[in-house]
Amino acid sequence: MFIVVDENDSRPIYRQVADGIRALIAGGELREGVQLPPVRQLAADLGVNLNTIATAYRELQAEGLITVRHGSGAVVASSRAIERADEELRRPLRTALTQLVLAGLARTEIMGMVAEELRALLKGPKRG
Amino acid sequence: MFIVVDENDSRPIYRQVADGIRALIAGGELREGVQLPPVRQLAADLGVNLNTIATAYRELQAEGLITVRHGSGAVVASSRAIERADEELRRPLRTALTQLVLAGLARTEIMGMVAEELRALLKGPKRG
DNA sequence: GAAATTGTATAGCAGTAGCATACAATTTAT
DNA sequence: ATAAATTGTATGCTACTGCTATACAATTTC
Repeated sequence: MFIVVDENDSRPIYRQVADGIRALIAGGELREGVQLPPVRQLAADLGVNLNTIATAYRELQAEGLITVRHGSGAVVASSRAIERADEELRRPLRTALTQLVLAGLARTEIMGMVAEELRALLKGPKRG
Repeated sequence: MFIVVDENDSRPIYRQVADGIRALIAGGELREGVQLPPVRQLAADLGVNLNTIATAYRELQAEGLITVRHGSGAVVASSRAIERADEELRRPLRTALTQLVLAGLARTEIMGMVAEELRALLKGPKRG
């Protein structure tokens, strides 16, 4: 699949997978009704245990983004629910911005920093 | 002190403390040479174990932001080293922005989202 | 209805966070 | 000097978490 696990990333694997799928849903690459890969297949692709993927699926199900059914698999949920993916994506941004505000940075300083980081990100993205 | 631990925060306590002190240094509230509170005092203030604070201090020392000495305490390091606090502050922002980029959001969308979140943050900050 | 496919539950191991308590270095007061 | 107080450090323990291997259960396919 279209997901990468990075062992330098401090997030646990199951969360990296969940975040990755959430991003795919929020970005429109995975639309309502689309079937997700079986836990065994995705686990094999990423070289991890099937339970690790199952945990990621359960996390997404708890958020209402997918529907998981025993025997038939996982499916992207209704587009009504998908709107929440945007909200989920905002959370880490909010946390990061809160830290900067608490550090005493002014709004303009923060916006400048964001623009700067964004420029660097969009300029030279890592090639898988 | 001027630091809060939030049990709803997923970060471990020692990291919340380290992040908090780092923010104070980066924001200029704690300047070079200033003495940090003894581990026991800060631990008592926050209602945690002294080793938890000691771990936070060690993390900051590893980053070169403070100097810890057995018997005399912890002191904010040279302003040369302090410049790195800015870099440490940027890291979570960078992670959050990377997620948004991977989700397929355009630069302008992200900037808009940031401005929006920032407005909400600066408008109604939580009062202690 | 048997076989294949898919998710779920259980059990175990390793690492981490936090705590209580004891130890060691430095400073302060005698 | 040296005893006492202050400060950081080390040890040992418990609970929890992330990950794995393996067994179990539901659904679909033939």
